[in-house]
Amino acid sequence: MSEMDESRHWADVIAENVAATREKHIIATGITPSGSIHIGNLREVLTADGAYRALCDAGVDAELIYIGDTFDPLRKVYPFLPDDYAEHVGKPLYAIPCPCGNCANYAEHYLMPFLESLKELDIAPTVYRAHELYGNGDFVPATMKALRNRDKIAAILEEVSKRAIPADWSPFNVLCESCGRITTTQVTGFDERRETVDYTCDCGYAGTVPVKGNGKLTWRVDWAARWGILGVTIEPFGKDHATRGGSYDTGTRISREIYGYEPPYPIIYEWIHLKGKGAMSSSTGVTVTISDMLRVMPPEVLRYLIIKTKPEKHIDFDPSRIVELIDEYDRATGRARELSQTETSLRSDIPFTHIVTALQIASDPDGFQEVLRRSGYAAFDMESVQRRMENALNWLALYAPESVKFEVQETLPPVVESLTPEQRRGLLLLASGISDDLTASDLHDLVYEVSEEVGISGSKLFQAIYIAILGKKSGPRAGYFMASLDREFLLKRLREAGRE
RNA sequence: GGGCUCGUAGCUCAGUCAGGCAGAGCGGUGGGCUCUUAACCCAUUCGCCAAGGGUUCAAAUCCCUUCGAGCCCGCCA
Repeated sequence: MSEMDESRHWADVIAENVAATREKHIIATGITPSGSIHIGNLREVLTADGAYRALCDAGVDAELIYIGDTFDPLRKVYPFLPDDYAEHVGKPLYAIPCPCGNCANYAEHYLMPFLESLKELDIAPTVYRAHELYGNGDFVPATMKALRNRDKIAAILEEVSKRAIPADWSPFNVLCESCGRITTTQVTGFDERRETVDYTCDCGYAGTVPVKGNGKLTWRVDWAARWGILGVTIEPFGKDHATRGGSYDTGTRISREIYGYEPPYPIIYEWIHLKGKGAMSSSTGVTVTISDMLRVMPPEVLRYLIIKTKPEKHIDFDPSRIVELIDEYDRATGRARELSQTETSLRSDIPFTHIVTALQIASDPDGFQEVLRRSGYAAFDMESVQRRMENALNWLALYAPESVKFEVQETLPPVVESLTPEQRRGLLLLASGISDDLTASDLHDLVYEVSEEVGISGSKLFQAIYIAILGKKSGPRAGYFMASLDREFLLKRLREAGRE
């Protein structure tokens, strides 16, 4: 890459800031799988992956990890859930049945498609599930320490977050053996030697259970404990955690003062907004999932969308402008593009815009290839074209603005009535001038010649052509457009429209 | 109320940490053998750097104030 005063990519800046501080870096990400994991969530993972790759490129030993917060409770019956999920509110996500009935549990239902998408995006973190970490006993020492230091932690929380901590507060939430909820229990005591806790539950149950696997630390304590347990040195998180007195502030103090561990280097990132719909949120259902996006753009472009923007800038994402995004990616040469590559990244021989056009002319896959050939693309890599063709099809169906859509009319459109005699003469003349050996640009030239001959402006004749073929006044570049149509059809249509 | 981020060309944004002639891409415009119409190539245009003040030889950049936008502070990234 050329250096000079070319500005460095944010990921490289992070790598540089952090490289010398430790031998090895562990970059952590974590998402609660309480609903569809959307491209807003993807920003967390992709921000981490950007930093990870930058570190690797700088020759630093690094590892990317992802923790699925499967032990978190279901907070409420989200709008996308059936009403009978009310009975599961308060239970940990791994212990709730899957909404579709085909997955191991509720958490997996949302986690699996997400992890699949990560593969496509060429992000390969070590994956942990919180309930397994707790089940393995990995959190036991940290939990015992938290229970012993309950008062000290409570004081930190009160001081930093300015919240009043209730007298019966405990850093540990027990999973009730009777009702299966984790939000309704109170810790009443603990046994240091046996590593057990005593608890009561709102359901009326009371008991004693081993710390191991039977509950989890509350969020703010859990986060700090996790840093030390997994050796986290870098972590991106949303700005909600970054607010003064927020969980990063309390986590920092708890990590240093209770666990004796230096908190990770923070990467604070902004939200992704869906154009016209506001911030994305799994709980409200304003969501575009990652797999939704991968249907309309290649993975490397989705990476590019997020990686090109500095984490602290918010992204306005407009699905109707994906063509521009893909074009931008194709042209890009800088570090952002480099960091966006995936294993399966394919060079594109044909501009996406043209694929969108060709696709609307052709009626089937064979016809599509024929159209490409007719419009002058003799040799192209079918695999890359194939993939983009699928993207384009989905995009046209789901997000494309009306202005780029058109349909070659099977029969003569009624609007040809509006054509002037000169326009009609032009069309007839055009038809008689078209021979088999004309290329796309010859055709384009011909339009201008004809327009002069009949004494109308080029634009009038172009409009006549579009009206005759598409039934509307504008369309794709006329010469190339006409060249890509079946020649016989084109001639027949021009003559029909040119007739009285 | 407390706090965070952002405001630079018509659009999307670099550049601000470490002050040194305002940048890129897209769009627009003009060309590409008489050719504005969603491919492609070349060239080119575009600015009260949100506003006001301060520091400085020098400010988009540092400091203060104001305005505007978005957001966070009850486990939504």
